[in-house]
Amino acid sequence: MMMVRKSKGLGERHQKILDFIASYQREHKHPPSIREIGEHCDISSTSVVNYYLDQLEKSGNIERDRKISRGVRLTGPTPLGDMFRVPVLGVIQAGEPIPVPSNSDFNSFTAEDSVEIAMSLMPTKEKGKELFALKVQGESMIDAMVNDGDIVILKPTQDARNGDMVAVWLSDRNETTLKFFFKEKDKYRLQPANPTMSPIYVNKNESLEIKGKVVMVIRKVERYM
Amino acid sequence: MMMVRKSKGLGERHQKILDFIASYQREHKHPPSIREIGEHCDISSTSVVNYYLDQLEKSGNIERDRKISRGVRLTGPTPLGDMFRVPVLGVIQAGEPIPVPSNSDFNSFTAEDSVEIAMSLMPTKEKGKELFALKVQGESMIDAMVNDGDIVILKPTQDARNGDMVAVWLSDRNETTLKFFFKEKDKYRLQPANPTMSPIYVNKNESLEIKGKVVMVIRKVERYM
DNA sequence: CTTGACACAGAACAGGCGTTCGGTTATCAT
DNA sequence: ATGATAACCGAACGCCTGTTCTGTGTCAAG
Repeated sequence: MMMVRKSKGLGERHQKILDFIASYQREHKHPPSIREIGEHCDISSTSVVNYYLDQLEKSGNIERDRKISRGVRLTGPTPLGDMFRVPVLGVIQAGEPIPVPSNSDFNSFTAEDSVEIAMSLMPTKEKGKELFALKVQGESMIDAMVNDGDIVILKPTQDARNGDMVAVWLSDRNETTLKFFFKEKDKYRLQPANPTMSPIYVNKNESLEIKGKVVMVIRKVERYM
Repeated sequence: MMMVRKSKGLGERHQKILDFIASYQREHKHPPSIREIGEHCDISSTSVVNYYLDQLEKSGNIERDRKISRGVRLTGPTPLGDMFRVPVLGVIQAGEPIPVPSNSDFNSFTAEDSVEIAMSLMPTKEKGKELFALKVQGESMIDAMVNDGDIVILKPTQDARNGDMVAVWLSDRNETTLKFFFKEKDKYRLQPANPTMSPIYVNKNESLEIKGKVVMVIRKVERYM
């Protein structure tokens, strides 16, 4: 009988168990039992599996809900995938106002149209907040580096800090636009994301309604034609 | 004792169980047991929980791995979130070649740097394929509507069909670029995504190395400055 | 009123499953 | 050699859990 003594870190056996838990979770949507781990990793005794599991827990690779069946789970950034749903409230285009999330229907699970975002993708601690998404219609947002069909994810807010990318409704111009927001002495500067393009200025007496702050843009490149 | 008789569809009790399974799964990373469902949904008997679970299974709301502990799971488009990891192999910028996924290190779980994508976000059946991601460095891709800091997700391929957005290495020009690809009579047309910009043409005798097809672009709008 | 479906309770059975404990073998420093 | 330690094995204990069976109260149709 061969027994390899690993100096430090994860041995081959540890890695095999980790991989098995991951693939099992992926396939079955629930964690494996100790005995199942043993079978697939060529470990004949449940105590040995427990032995390794203890080590993996100490080293922080897994977490365990003791005493309960199938209470093993991988740790790491997002082991099996923390994600949340963002309701798609409508479309955003130059000529029309922005649909605002007036009603409190952020119930992600009942929203008929929604997009799923991995927690790990979200910018710093915007996680879990009330967000909504809009689908870009038309090519009027190209100066914001946003194309037709893109999905913009917004955080509803009325005010913005300098540097935020915001969705604004300029009622004087009857126009919706996505721009970086800067407050200057006596006017607002709306800076396009495309560095080659020039900013537009809005006097403070003109109406400027900030509808939300852009958190993320997702483009599915399906096909051009 | 009040017993509400629901005509069709999901009753209040069904919905409560569904919600509980979702929240429990979210919190514990593994499904609840029948008894746990009962406790939190004010059902005193395990048989009644089983009774409802049978109905929810028949109506397609849940799936069950019979005989095994905590074998309940929600169905639906992506109940708890099917996602996969895409390794970030490096950066893409105009002046440098594209890092190709030569070695078969698509082992998503060992990749130190990776992004997680929800299955539901992926374009038609690109799912589960070998994909890799690159982080855009610099503003040289703005004509492709891709900004500094954006993450592009690619499918490795050598050839492209007309209309695909591809990452190409033009060795004659010593340049990497993202363009829509079109094969014409005696040359290739590389069309920028930005409709206001003009295409560039590459003769068929010039070298044009397609490194991958762009599947998705993700932009985290953190902050401008 | 009877019948049958539906919604529910409670108990019991059997197997699943985590845990623990007593042993065994191999490697290594003393 | 020898004791310490790491890497195992097997079995047993006992709670956890899914399943099933019997029984009860309600409601609507016949």
